[in-house]
Amino acid sequence: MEFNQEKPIYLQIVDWMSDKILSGIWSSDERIPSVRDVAMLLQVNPNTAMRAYDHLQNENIIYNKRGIGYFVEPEGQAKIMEHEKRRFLMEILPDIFTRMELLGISADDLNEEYKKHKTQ
Amino acid sequence: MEFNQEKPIYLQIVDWMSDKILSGIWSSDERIPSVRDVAMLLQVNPNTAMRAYDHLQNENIIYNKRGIGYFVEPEGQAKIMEHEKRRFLMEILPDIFTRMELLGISADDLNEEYKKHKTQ
Amino acid sequence: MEFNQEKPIYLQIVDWMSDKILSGIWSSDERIPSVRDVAMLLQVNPNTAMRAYDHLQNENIIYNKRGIGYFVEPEGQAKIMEHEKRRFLMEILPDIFTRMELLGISADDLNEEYKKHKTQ
Amino acid sequence: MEFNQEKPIYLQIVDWMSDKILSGIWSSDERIPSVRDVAMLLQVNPNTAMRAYDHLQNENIIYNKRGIGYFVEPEGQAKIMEHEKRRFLMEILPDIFTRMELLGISADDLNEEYKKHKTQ
DNA sequence: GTGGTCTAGACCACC
DNA sequence: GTGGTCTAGACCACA
Repeated sequence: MEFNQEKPIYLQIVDWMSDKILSGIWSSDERIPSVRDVAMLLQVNPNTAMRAYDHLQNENIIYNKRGIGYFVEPEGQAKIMEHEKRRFLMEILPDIFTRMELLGISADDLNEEYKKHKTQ
Repeated sequence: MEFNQEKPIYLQIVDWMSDKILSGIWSSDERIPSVRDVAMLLQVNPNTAMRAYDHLQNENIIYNKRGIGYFVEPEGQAKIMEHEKRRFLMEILPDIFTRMELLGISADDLNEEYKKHKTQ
Repeated sequence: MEFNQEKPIYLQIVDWMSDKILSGIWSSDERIPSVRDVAMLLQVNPNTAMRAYDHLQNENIIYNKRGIGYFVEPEGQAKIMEHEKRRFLMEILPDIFTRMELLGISADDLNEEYKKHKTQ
Repeated sequence: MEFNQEKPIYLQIVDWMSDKILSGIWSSDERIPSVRDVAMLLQVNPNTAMRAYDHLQNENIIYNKRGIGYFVEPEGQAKIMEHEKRRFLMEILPDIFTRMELLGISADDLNEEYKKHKTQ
């Protein structure tokens, strides 16, 4: 996995894990890979991986059984979905639209780009 | 002005200034407000404002006349426009689309949001 | 049985067993449930239950007859009682009192809470 | 400062800082000592001190101004007070009372101990 | 100067 | 085996 320079690695791991849960690869009450395994897989220090787990636990998306490992919270997927959806609609999209106007990109252009994206 | 927690303040100032130029409020070869004025207006440390000016100068969007002030490069607006447009289409949009799919947001939803945004 | 997140499970089992002995449910020289039974009852790993038994044996509160099971030491109840009483008065109460002062809880409040507790 | 063996150091630092705020030594919107200073003062690694700050920021008890330092949230003191008070009354006291009964300590004994504590 | 992130490596408690 | 904490030391971005 390649990491972006601008964003902390542990947050990129959070995103990566969120995607796993969101897409159902890791499902409710299922045990997810151990901190060490993720660290090895992504080639980062275990502490860094641990921070991602910490973060997700604080947001009640995963939980821990001591000595056993981490598990996806029953409502974890829904929680991420809702959270991300709201953020997308309320924060990201308005920015995008404002930017489109400044750059002279129309709704039609947008739709066309979307079609392109889908056929790729 | 309120600053986002995650993005460096000086980059948010860069964005704010870019908007001014892009929208024509600050036009070619026009003198823009002094570093100190911007710092006061936005309530930030002058060093922080200075960094924004530095950044824009490095990208050849503004230039400096010593002892007088900063000015918009003749092609500043076009430069931003082109640069931003490419970045928007190549980097930002694809991300947005991928995310939409993950969150179950359709093209129709997108268009509807756009209409909402325009009527606001 | 529900376990507290912060305290090791085996110590919570120790507390639970101590209560049994202290309240006389398990009395002197009486055979107590097997490690396996406790593990099943409390839904924990047998190793974890075993650790609790170990701990109590080290404190001479229970003893083991090989092949037969664990028993309460003749003076087990008294031993716990004395040990706990000293700890309670010397270590726990002072802490509680200091905290009460910081939180603005008076002796009267304390007594009232105690009455509430007893009537429950 | 001496640290307890059983509790993580960073949580003991959290307690120590909470006390400072609760007792008004650090008040609303006041800048608190830098992470490094606390680390030096308490003779711990800066990372460990940092964890305490992180924790308190997550609980909205302190906030950060980038490049400047950490400050006490306007409602920080009240927040700790309320949180701790509830925890004390709902979680800690009932335990204490149950234990008192098992140990044969009466309300009168309790009051007497409290008097002793106050005269010390 | 401030905080923030990351690595490397260690040690420990717990299951 | 699991996670959790801690240290030491480095580097960086930000104000």
